[in-house]
Amino acid sequence: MQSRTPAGRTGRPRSAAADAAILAATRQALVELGWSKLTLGDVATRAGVAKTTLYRRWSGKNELVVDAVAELFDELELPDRGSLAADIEGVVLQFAAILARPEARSGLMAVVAEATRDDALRDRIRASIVDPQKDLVLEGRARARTRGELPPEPDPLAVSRTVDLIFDMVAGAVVHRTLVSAEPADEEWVRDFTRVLLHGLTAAAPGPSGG
Amino acid sequence: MQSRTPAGRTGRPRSAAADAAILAATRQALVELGWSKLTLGDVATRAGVAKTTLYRRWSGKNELVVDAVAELFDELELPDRGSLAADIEGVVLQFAAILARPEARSGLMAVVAEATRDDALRDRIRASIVDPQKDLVLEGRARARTRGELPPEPDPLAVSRTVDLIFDMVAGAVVHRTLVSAEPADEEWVRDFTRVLLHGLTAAAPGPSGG
DNA sequence: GGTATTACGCTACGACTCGTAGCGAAAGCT
DNA sequence: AGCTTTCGCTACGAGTCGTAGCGTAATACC
Repeated sequence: MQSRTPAGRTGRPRSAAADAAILAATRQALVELGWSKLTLGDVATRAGVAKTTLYRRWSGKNELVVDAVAELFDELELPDRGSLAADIEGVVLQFAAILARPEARSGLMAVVAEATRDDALRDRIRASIVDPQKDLVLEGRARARTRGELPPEPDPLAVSRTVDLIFDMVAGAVVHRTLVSAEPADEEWVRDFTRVLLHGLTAAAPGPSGG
Repeated sequence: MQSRTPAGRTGRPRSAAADAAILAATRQALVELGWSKLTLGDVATRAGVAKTTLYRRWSGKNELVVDAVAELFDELELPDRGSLAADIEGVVLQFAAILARPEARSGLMAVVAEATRDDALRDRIRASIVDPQKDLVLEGRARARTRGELPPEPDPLAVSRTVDLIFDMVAGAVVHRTLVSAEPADEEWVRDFTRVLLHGLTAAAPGPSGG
């Protein structure tokens, strides 16, 4: 957040309640109106603040929505479920549940689209949304290495490459399934996905409802 | 295209040249302005047509951009490169090359974002962009089955599920790599990706520059 | 308690885009 | 020819944008 009050600062501090109200109002407007019809004036009205207050804190619609959507991903966790497959299935289901919410669906893709022409916006997305997710990949990978479920990777550069690859494969597949194919990433899909991710397409598939 | 002249139709026919000019102008505007700053008035001026002509053919910005972007994916092909791995690497590189173009980057994600709240738009995207890509997956899969590279799948329902899964994994990973991570899906990345897709994470990784 | 400094709510503003209506002219079919 | 549809052009009300200006509220420092 850029609204943190600097240490040696005088004058009236910014209202933290207003920040929360604005972000909540933004999410509500995303649900009801979607990205394209969301206006900052409307968000201000919903939040009970003046439009000028909104412009004093965020430079525009893009930055505001990034912050509003980023909060949705704060709940992502990676509890230890005993095996790499179970860990992956658990976090993917969490991720899918977030993407199933309309405020995430309509907001996330839109800001990513805008970020293709705005480096500062892309950095903001990376810092507040992407990097925390990638940390989960690192954590899960380290845990699996401890369990001996993954082969050792000698080259440290290759480790970085692999983590990036896994991240793009996991997040990309869930996002594509949810937003492009518009099908639910339910438990059955997540099981199939995890099996392919761990063992590949060339491995034989188990029965259709094999538990 | 909805502008096809019906069979038994009288009067002045619609200019096919105008269609092409408008779609080309739309892509040019996407490159120079991006999605959010693209206006239909500007596109009309670039194309050398009246703004009203544009509104007579497309109901809005979303539909126009879908058609303009869809043409970019017409060039996708799946030449037989001898093995499933080579086929995948080839088509993924093609896909990545298209996504590297700015008119695809800024346009595609934006219309997908809009489609989360517009069923008709999602159907349009599916028909003109997604389904043709999925056909490539079907083709490559059938080819691999003929070669004996993939295990047989007895349940026909499971086949459909697997094709959908592969499609989401391939397209999702490339899109996420290109647009979210903002890193190039180059030959090295595609090699790593294909290896994981076919053999899974649990398989040992070859050397960093192993051919 | 007084004062400086900043945030806030409110109003108003010019600039821009939207999507549509209406008109006369052009281009094809029978 | 006559009919039908498209095209280019102009104009329009409605809505949003982002900012400026003002008086007031809330905090830090003396």
